[in-house]
Amino acid sequence: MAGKKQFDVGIALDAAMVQFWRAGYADTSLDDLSRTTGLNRSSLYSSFGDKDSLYLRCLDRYAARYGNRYDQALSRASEEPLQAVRAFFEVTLQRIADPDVPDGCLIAQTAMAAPVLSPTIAARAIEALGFQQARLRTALNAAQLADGDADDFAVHLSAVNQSLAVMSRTRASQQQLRTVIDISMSALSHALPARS
Amino acid sequence: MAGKKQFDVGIALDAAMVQFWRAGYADTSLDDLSRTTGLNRSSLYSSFGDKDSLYLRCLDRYAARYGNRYDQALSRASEEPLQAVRAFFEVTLQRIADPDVPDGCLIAQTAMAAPVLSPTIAARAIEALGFQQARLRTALNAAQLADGDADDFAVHLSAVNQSLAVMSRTRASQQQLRTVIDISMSALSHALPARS
DNA sequence: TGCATCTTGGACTGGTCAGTTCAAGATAGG
DNA sequence: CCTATCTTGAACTGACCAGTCCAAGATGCA
Repeated sequence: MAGKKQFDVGIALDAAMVQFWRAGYADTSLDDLSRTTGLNRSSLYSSFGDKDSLYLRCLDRYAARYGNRYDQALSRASEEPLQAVRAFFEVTLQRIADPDVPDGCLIAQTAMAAPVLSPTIAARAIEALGFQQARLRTALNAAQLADGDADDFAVHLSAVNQSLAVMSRTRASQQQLRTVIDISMSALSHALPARS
Repeated sequence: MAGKKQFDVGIALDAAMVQFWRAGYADTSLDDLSRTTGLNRSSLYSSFGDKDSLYLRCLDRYAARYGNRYDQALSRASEEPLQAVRAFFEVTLQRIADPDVPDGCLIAQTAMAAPVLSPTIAARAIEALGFQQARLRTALNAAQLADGDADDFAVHLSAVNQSLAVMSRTRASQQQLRTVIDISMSALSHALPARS
């Protein structure tokens, strides 16, 4: 049915995502997006709609990609809770160490800019942070953590995970990030029931 | 010596600081600053220089104001370390609860935007975060925490403090923020020497 | 081959941006 | 009261912004 798209939508979305992730919404112009994706403005608009719509697509793509990895890391929480939570943080550390993507976290960055973003985008970021807490809560419940403790640690650990995003933007060393994590891990190990 | 300034520099700086704090550097135009401070563009430029210079002034003002409060909270760390650290976090919680200033933290926000800010501004934010860690390190050393532990907790606690900035931007409840803090506090209490 | 349909490049629009300029007004010293 | 000096308001500049539009070209089907 007529002319085919001359580009891979997934690759273009990844490029746009990285651009938004590095520079934020306000400091990313359509010319920036056009340059980094290699697409013309017309192609961007016809394929993804306006800037807000494209940002939402990137946010969802980010949440899905890393959400899957977090889920996988936590999947063995019922057998090895400490190792599972450590694997959870390892997802973040690997993302920060990955030279192909920017430092920080697209969702944390979106949350920080919430007051000046469209309500739809802000709500999506808050929703994603809620998912992250739910993910941890489910895993900690499966790990036999007392109900209240599971809720509390889910909130604490997701907050600590976000703090890594801020710190990585200041070029904090991997060692410092591990220090932040280790202290929360030790608190968690005290709250877990003794291994049978 | 001729016409006097018709405004209070401190009040104007506070208004500019709040504006940058709420909306960030990129989403704050000179018209915004002119409106919130009540000053004309000419007055802004003649008194504070360009946008970057004004931002730096606001950043320093913010760091000094809350830095003093953090210092004061930690001042009795050698006698009552846990209460001192709790008072430290209380500074942040009170700031977040204050209806006269935005949620979040100007320094954390600046750090998140570092890649698209002037190197001078980015460096100042990183420096401020370093001061925060040093503040905690000194206090924890005074509290007889082992040397390595003091360093580690200084990094952890300052990171957790930044996580409150992110969470407060998502309208997290005061109770959630306290949960985040409490778990770090319990980890700290385990590391402190028994009270004599 | 011929045609209908989709993609693409580039020009264009109205608006906003940071920063400059300058004349008019206010002030204080003499 | 006069004048030199500073402050202030408003207009202006060139650049960049998001979003629109359309003609030219590519494609697949009959």
